[in-house]
Amino acid sequence: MTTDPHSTAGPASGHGHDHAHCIADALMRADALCAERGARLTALRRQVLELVWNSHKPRGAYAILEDLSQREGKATAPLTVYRALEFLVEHGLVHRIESLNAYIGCAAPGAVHSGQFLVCETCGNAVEIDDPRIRAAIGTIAAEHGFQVSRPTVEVRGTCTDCQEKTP
Amino acid sequence: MTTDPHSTAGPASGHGHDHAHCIADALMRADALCAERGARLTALRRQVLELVWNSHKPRGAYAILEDLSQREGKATAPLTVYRALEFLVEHGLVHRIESLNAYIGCAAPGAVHSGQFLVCETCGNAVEIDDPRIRAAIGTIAAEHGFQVSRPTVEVRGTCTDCQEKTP
DNA sequence: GGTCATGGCGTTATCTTATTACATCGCCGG
DNA sequence: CCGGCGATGTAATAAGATAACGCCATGACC
Ligand SMILES: [Zn+2]
Ligand SMILES: [Zn+2]
Ligand SMILES: [Zn+2]
Ligand SMILES: [Zn+2]
Repeated sequence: MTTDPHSTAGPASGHGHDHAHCIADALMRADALCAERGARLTALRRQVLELVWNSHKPRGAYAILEDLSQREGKATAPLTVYRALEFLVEHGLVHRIESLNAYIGCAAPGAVHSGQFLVCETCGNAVEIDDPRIRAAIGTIAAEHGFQVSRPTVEVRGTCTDCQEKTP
Repeated sequence: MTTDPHSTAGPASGHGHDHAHCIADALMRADALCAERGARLTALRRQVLELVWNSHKPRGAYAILEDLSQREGKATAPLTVYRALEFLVEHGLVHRIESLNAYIGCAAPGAVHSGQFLVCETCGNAVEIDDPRIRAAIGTIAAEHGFQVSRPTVEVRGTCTDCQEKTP
């Protein structure tokens, strides 16, 4: 749990990029988007969004809950986190990774997309992609079946480049 | 729960097809496949497979558990079902629908495929597809990212033809 | 400023889904 | 017969999610 290839807690985690910038950027875009839509990005919701963005790994609701409780200095109820997450998912700021029961910050909030992910089984990082070919293929086959799509889920499990290099 | 567009319990459910045949066929193929591989399709596992095949809707582990308990006339532990499901999934006889935490019989056991589904949010039926274009698109984009795929998950939520007709 | 409706949040309890740890049983080769 | 191994039984518990109820802050409206 703590012996992770990439750190999971602090900022500046992962592949040497400036993760603080990721977070700040995500929060800024969230502020803008919510302002534009008249949605209320309350302190709590903003806090949860920030915690979700603390790494590029999908995080479980209860993990976020722990972080939140710690930061607030008092115990918080699961529902608090779930409500915040529901808001964030509804507004496209966060995606839910179904195969992990976990949540991750959206890489392109505001844009119309459905969330496609490459999830590394070794390090736990998840990269969001939005490939038009996959979207098109799904659209085509759905049409062939007379199926009306509302929410496509694409989650590809496997091994990321970094982790392949580490175990040759 | 009981007011379902298609019945969920008895055989001969759904779109007027001979579902008893679906079940018999699935069991036969499972027998053959396991014999071929030297895998032990025990009475319990076969029973669970049959219960999974009782409809074309994904079923939760605890729902299967209830069925099993009822059929056996005695209470069964969750673990019993989970172990059977684990075996069935490992051997490709059953798929897990991640977005529903539920299980469904594989339409083409033995064939190499990963499981792609059109899941109707209205009636609950799930149709397994295996579209080469989706597979290809996923393969391509994964390669572009240097990502080594182990298990792609594609679950498309939406509305099936039947349900669209019923609510125009 | 006062009033009211709305929506966000806190509290508690409960439900569903899944796993861990350990004991037992039955088959099969030696 | 016996040891080994895979399958099953039993009990307890972890992890994920929701339901029911009520208080309080915000902001529109008078
Ligand atoms: Zn996104
Ligand atoms: Zn990795
Ligand atoms: Zn299949
Ligand atoms: Zn339907």
